[in-house]
Amino acid sequence: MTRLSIATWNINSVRLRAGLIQRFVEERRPDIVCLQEIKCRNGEFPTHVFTQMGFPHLHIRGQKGWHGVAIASRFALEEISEPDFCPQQEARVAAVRVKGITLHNLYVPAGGDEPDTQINPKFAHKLAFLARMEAYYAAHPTNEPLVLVGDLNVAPGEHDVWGHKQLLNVVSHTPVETQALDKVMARGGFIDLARIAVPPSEKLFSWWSYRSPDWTKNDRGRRLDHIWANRELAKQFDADSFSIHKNARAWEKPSDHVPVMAHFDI
Amino acid sequence: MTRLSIATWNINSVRLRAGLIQRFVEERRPDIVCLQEIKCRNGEFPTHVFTQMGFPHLHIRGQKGWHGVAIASRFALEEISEPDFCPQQEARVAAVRVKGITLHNLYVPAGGDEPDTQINPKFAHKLAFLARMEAYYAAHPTNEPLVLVGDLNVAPGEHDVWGHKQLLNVVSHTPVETQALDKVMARGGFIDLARIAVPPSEKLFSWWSYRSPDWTKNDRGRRLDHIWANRELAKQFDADSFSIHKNARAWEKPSDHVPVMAHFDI
DNA sequence: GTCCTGTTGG
DNA sequence: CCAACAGGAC
Repeated sequence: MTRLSIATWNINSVRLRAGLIQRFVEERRPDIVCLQEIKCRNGEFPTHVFTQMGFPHLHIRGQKGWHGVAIASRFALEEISEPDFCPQQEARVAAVRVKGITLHNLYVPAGGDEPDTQINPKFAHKLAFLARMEAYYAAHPTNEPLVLVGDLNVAPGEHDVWGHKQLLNVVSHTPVETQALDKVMARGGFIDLARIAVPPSEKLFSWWSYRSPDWTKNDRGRRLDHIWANRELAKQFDADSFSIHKNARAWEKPSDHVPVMAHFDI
Repeated sequence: MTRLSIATWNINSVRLRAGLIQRFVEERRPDIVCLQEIKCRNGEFPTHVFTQMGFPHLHIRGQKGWHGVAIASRFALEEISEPDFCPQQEARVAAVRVKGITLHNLYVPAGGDEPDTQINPKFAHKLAFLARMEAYYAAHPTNEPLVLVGDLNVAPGEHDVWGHKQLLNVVSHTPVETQALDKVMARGGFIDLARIAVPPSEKLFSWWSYRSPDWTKNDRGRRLDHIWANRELAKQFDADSFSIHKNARAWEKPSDHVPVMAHFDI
């Protein structure tokens, strides 16, 4: 039996923040780092930094400028077919098999400002993405270990946001989104590992907006970044080791998201 | 009798290069630093850095984004009326009296690419600026000590450019510009101090384009930055101490211009 | 607030 | 090549 740790982090430009990843890796020594919003093409990814950090195995799904996801690993990655969640073919999905586990790394569209599919196509795109996720996982049941990580851009629970009532009409916490995410979870047979480790009644955030420089004072965060496992893999989850690396929000030139990390005994 | 040193430097964003100014000041200890292209509003000027460096006296003529000039001094600055050289009212002129000397710090318009006033309004603007300079200095003769410094964006002499013939049709060295500058100098009674210190037959540059990363190899520079004195002050110029700080072009994240410095015994 | 992509200016 | 700006996104 060995141990495997997986981290997920919306890094908001991997080129600008390779140094922060280095710092996180030194402090927490994850085996696998899943990134979102790398904001570069495959060829622009700072591969060298990752190989030097002990991650020779890279699976990069980049594109010019926006979005882009990547998986960096100490262990060999096996290429597998990627589910097609994105109607507009943006680089938002990376999938691999590693140590016998299927790993999906996702970056769900943020959805714009107005939570109205009629007037806001970005919101429609987000809901379409979530609907495709639901359909895919319902159609592909598996008893093999499966882990889904990423910036899902939805804070599903009451205590996944600083103020439930205040955010009910704010994109990321509207009922239509939280219900859509709940359905993905239920029909895919997923378990939200954060809420195994930390009771749902306890506030838990992974993102704090850039727009309030005093984010530390009033702690107005949201939990947008998730690690889900299917029943098979959840058995091997070590709840005591689950962590959200809130410190990283206070580092020099930070991402607005912080790393979330889970350990498995496999 | 005391000594007074004046430096001029097109800094190409004072906020980005405050650290380079610090390094220059430590190495050369100028009494007065005249800057061009500060590229910020008055309120955005890094005043704190200058006071810490021993320059509590600041005269800033900033504007949003482009141009902008400033004078930083160890000695008290007296506000005086500023000549109006700029038809478009850009922040290109700063004037003060310091230690009994009148100091004009100028940033002449670069003039665009095409040396043709018909098709290139920037070139017309540059020539209009130079014509206004000529008219002003001709109309304001003085026996008081006067020094004019700045990025004049003209390399007047054959050996003020890496290749005289190659640049005769390139903005900064066209006959219409060099003659215009010569007329300012002649009618204003100015002396080009660099050419007192260094014979006109010797190549002398203060600017090397960003566009050739191998600027050091072929040394394709131009002398665009000048220190002129009227006859009164020129008597007190110490030619042996004149310097062009070429090293600064090789510093980390440099300006494309380097500091030019003159000492006076007053 | 911060980053990306253009464009314009030097 | 390097810096500003504007516009869009999150």
